[in-house]
Amino acid sequence: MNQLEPLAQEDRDAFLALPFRLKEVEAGQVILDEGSDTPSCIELLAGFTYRHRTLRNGARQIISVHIPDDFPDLQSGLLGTAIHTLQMLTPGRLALFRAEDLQRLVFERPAIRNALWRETLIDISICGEWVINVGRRDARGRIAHLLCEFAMRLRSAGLLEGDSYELPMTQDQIADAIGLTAVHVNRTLQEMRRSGLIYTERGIVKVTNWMGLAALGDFNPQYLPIEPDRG
Amino acid sequence: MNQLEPLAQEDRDAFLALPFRLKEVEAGQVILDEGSDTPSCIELLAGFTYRHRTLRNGARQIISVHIPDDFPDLQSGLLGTAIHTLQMLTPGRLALFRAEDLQRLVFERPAIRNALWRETLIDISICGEWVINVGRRDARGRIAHLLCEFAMRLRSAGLLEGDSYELPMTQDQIADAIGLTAVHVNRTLQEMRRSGLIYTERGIVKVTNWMGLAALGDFNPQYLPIEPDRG
DNA sequence: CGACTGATTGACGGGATTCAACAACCGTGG
DNA sequence: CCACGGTTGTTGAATCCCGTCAATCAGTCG
Repeated sequence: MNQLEPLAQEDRDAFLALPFRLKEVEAGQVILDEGSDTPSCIELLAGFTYRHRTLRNGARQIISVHIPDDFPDLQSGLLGTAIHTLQMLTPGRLALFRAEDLQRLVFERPAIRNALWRETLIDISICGEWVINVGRRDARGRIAHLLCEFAMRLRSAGLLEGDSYELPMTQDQIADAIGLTAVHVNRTLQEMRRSGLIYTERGIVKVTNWMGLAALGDFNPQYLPIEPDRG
Repeated sequence: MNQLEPLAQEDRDAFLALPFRLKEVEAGQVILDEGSDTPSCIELLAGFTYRHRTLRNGARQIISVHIPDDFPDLQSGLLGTAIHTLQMLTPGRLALFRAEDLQRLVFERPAIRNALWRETLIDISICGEWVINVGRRDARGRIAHLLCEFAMRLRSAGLLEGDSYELPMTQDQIADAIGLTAVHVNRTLQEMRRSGLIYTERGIVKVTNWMGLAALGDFNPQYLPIEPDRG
């Protein structure tokens, strides 16, 4: 969520005046490794990232997916150590801030503190929704909810036009995000296509029945504190 | 997590000088209803709470459990609306602060801001761990992980002595916390008792094999930024 | 064209759910 | 003191959603 937008010009300028390092990254590139120290805070300028962890039994769970303008990992940036792996879903561009600089800015500018804190609170909201998704919905519901959430977030970021968008995830990754296997995701997606809910083609998702998809996923966008409609 | 402890005396005093309302509450009492406005921030002084939501299909998912000294719902307190129901697990005592007072204090005292922000970040860590738990572990692993997490948090709060503690949850509630049914939780607990991992009796959980339990739950306490040992 | 990654399909097995009934425990009140 | 209703815990049988394994197909790229 780009919470910096509603800031006063002065605050925006102060933020943009921070020294940072630009970094172009490829798809699949690991940004932060689980357990590594993280002296810097990251803003995602372009592309998509995801945070995940692999258990000893080999199973992997994706904890969150980030879209442009998100801060994918304020947590480890401020706690000091990464507890998840942060990786690129697509090629992209990052801005790396030194944690101490950000700390100082946050100290000096309450508006920025509020914006970042708010961003953090939204992260919790989304994470809680993922717990619900993985814990209490069946395969169709989980996928439907994921697709709805992604659409909403993209829309609020101005990255969604019409009723289709690019979901840059393989079925393997979708499976790891919703706690299923790729095989079952595949079958479920087929079923949803047959039902006329969605249409997919090479990473492009087209929602052909919004009401039906939202109903299937029991989707209530209230947890995304975002202006109700803009598209 | 009581992150206020390491604060300077001056900051502690400022916090404690805030006007607040004390509230004694019974077990099962609803503190905050999903969708309601929340003008106040809550600190849990005694007892346990949990945050949960019920889906349209009737399934319920518990998103988090809170122990004394936690702020169970900074999120809705600061975002303005509750997206989950907050309810007492046991009888307890709450301190209700006006959100604006807390905001002001946070503005005036960077140390308190840091403490609360840190608390928020820990909440995210735990929430992410729950996603992993519910998404990628089998029944035994989920229960084991839940028990380990609870023990660690209680220990860091000074509420754990020896190898047993009170887990104030029914099997129904445990099931809703880890995305299973009460029936399956029951059978799995029996299996774990037979394996000699734990011993349970009326809400009291006694861990008889810490290593085994941690291994079963693939538990790595790193996500709880807590001093490694104190007991 | 081969090598690779990702999507698709089929057969089979298993962990978890469902439904139902029953037992154990609790505080309450006659 | 015991009957009582309500909650929680326990058990069994049948079912099903999803996982596993493995093979095949499709698209991309050097």
